Amino acid sequence: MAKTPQAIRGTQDIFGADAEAFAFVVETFERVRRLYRFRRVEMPVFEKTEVFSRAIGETTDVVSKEMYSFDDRGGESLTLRPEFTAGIARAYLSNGWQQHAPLKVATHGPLFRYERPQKGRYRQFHQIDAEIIGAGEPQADVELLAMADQLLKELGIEGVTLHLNTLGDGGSREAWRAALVEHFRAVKDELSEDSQERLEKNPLRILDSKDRRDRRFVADAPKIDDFLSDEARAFFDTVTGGLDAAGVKWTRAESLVRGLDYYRHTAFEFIPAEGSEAAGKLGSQSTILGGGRYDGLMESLGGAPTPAVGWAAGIERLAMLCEGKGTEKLEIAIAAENVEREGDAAEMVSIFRRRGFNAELFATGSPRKRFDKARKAQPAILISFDIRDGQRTQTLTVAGTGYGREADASKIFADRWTEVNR
RNA sequence: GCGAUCGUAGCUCAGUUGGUUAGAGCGCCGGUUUGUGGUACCGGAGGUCGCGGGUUCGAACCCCGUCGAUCGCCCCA
Repeated sequence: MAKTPQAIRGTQDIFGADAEAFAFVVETFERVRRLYRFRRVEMPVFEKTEVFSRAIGETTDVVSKEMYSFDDRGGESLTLRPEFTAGIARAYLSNGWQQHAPLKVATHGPLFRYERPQKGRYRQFHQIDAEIIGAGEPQADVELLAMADQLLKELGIEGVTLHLNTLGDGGSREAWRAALVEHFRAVKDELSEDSQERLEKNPLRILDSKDRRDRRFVADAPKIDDFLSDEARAFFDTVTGGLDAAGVKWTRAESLVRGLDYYRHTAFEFIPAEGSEAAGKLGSQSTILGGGRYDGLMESLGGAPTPAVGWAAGIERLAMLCEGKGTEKLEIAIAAENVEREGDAAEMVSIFRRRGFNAELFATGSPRKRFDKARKAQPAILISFDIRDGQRTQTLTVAGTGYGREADASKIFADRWTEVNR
């Protein structure tokens, strides 16, 4: 016997209730995205490596050690997309989508990151994504966040709060960064090993270190608010005011920074409240939706300065919070308890399906056990075809209670079989 | 990349200080029973105990390696 190959580490074969919850997330996203008039885009799954290395930043973990890169037959370095934003930005520039600005787009699909798999984290994972490109006004941030908030509500996800911060404009961010480096360099030897390295590569990240050795120095670290320009402050105030007006609850998270180089101004994450049911289901992967403004990104790809905001959310993580959703109850189960009635049963099931009912036929295996099999499928209505004492019989049993289409279903059945026995 | 735990039937698992032919429940297939009914019983298929090596008279069990899974660190969705 030939050996069955294994799936690639960190990939998933999603099936059953998990797959239904996954589809529920995507379908809900598609519906909400239309409400906000975001246009659907389909993007390549791979790009030239430089699209990501230039847009995301060479020093980030994503680029420096998590990309699936390979040379194609022409010797060009290509990379399986680790995120959507860089590819969308590239498409915006190379297709002249400036003519549509401000452009609201949404997409979803697989992303790839070479990481150690764990709960809520995979090497091939899936995101939903929304971007507003060519809009520099804070109202764009508000609209984008309102959509995210409504999406989570329509998914029925509870106990998740919007953590909001501003990184200021380019000048503010640099000044703050410099002050942070100075602050932490003074106590460098007392920081954790990880943070000593962060000091050089990404000092902002020290702020959300979990290490106790770092926490002491984080408390009195310089605050972004002290470095904000008047414009940056006004921008953030407009965003928060707009969220309040839109009824979106948020909380200020001064130490929230995003890992990628391109973020400016607004940065945000939706995170489950500590100790909540949602937090328990997610394990240590707490962020379910994150994003921000990336006004500098287009320039890094050689385009004109173009303001933009966007977010992405992990479908798997959202689906973990939507357990059991998306699975539809079986409406009609039809059992052929006698081989000679299989034709009638098959006809009945197709009638129901054409009338818009989901229906399943039980006409295989031992005829005596088909009724029990049908019942185990827990249908709202169970129809049985049989022959008893030489008489053909067909019965309709309402198995569940509170089934809204019971009358319709009964009528469809009665229209075909005017007598129960004949 | 680092750390911890774990790999036995399709699924969930048991398997004594190492000792005959590795078990159960569920599921699947067949039969009987019941006959407006989620019944009960009988039988069957299905495992080179993740893979490779070692220790031993003898390994599912002990040791090493490897692959995979899970959880955590890092980072992120």
